[in-house]
Amino acid sequence: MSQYQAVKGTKDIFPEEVAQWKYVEGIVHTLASLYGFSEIRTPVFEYTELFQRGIGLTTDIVGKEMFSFQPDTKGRSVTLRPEMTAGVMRAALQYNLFSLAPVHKLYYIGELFRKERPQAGRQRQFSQFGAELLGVSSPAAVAEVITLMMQVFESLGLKELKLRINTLGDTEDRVRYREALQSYFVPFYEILDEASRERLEKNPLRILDSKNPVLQELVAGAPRLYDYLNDSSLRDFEKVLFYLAERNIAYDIDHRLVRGLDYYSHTAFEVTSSVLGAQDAIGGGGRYDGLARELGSSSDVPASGFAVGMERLLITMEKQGLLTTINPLRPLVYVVVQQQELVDHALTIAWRLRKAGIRTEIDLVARSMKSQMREANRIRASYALFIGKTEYTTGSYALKNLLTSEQTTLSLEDVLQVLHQPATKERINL
RNA sequence: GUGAUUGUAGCUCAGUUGGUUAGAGCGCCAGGUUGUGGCCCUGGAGGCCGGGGGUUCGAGUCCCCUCAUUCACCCCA
Repeated sequence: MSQYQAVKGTKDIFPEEVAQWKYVEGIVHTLASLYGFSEIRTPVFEYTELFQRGIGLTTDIVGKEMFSFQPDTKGRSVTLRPEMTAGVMRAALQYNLFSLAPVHKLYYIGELFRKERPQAGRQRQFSQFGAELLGVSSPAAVAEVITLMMQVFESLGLKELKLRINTLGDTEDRVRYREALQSYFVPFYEILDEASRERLEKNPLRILDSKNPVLQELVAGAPRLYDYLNDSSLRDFEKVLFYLAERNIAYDIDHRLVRGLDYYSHTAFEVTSSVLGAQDAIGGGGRYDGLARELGSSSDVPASGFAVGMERLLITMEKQGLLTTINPLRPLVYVVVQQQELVDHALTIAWRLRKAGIRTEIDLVARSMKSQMREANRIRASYALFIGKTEYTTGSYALKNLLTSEQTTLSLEDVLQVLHQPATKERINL
């Protein structure tokens, strides 16, 4: 075991896996732009207050999961971003995007950091892609982001995902519901676990989220937010459901879906994967009309968005056998040197092939010809090009098709021509 | 932060009630063809058995501590 290993909760992504990441990212870029979203890249760290304000002081993320530090001895505390939305909203407000146009549609792919104990599907550094639809307050907007998210899943071929959806109502609804919940739970104070007792004061909605089996019965009997919604909140939610039905997006209404971030209002949703284990949320999001005000905006900037965990997405794809067909690019031709004194000539040939746009590999550690051929086979090159005395003097090179074992002697120009034929470009995997 | 789990070769793992120079498969390197891969055969390199301390004549095996891993809780992607 080497002395140094990657920091707890982080991992290295090696070339084979990078090919898978690029594939998924490609789909995200394509579909996001199909839906009219443009990419934004914000800094990986922000002033700590941004997250405290934006995500909420009562959340676990802000309470105990942030990587915070001070870049300068007397400087302000900064924090590695634990989520994306606050940073995107900050950027939009800072540059006053809404003076240019009332609506902005932004998407992102980026790394996030949360100081949690790692486990299956959870790391301290992880990646999300997501989209934010800023400046519209409507069921159509939420439906828009949900639809985009679901189309990404569909395009990737994911199966057995479950979309759960709920409404949290507007601020007034929640104030009334909050009171109702508190008066329901207070008589059972003795039964509640420590975490729930704390939430009773700060954020009673979160008690509904508890997985504590002891509380299940109690939670099941709690009043439903749904019964406290005013007419316009109800109509809003029903409209969202209508859009989903219209687009053949299956969903389950889950009245207990609350989600951990304080800024949600009205629609909240979450997608889970049945193959993931304990951390089964693959994506989620909702509407957060109050966030901009929370960040000091003088005008309302209603918004909707979603975020999807890249690692969990890839784990799900892996388990569903959706990654086996994605392979990194293999070299097309392997230049084999037959006498060591011809190495320099071979390097020149390799360079010429590469200049001509042909993926070329060549041995750099003076290995035997047998080894070079084994290497060519190992990395699945399609062709071997032999550089020997005969070739050097005649200018004709032996080109061997490694799949069919056919070998022909050609001038370098003819070699280039053969290698440029599209039909010969990819070797079929054996 | 809490609980449990596992640390032996690059990888996956053996290693008997503590007993000589710690093994296998795969991978890697070389050779079997002095100019030709895959399959096969032969050989080789590579381990302070996670680290520290203790018990013992003797520890990979037992005890303690520590570090790390994994899974779960909490919560989330």
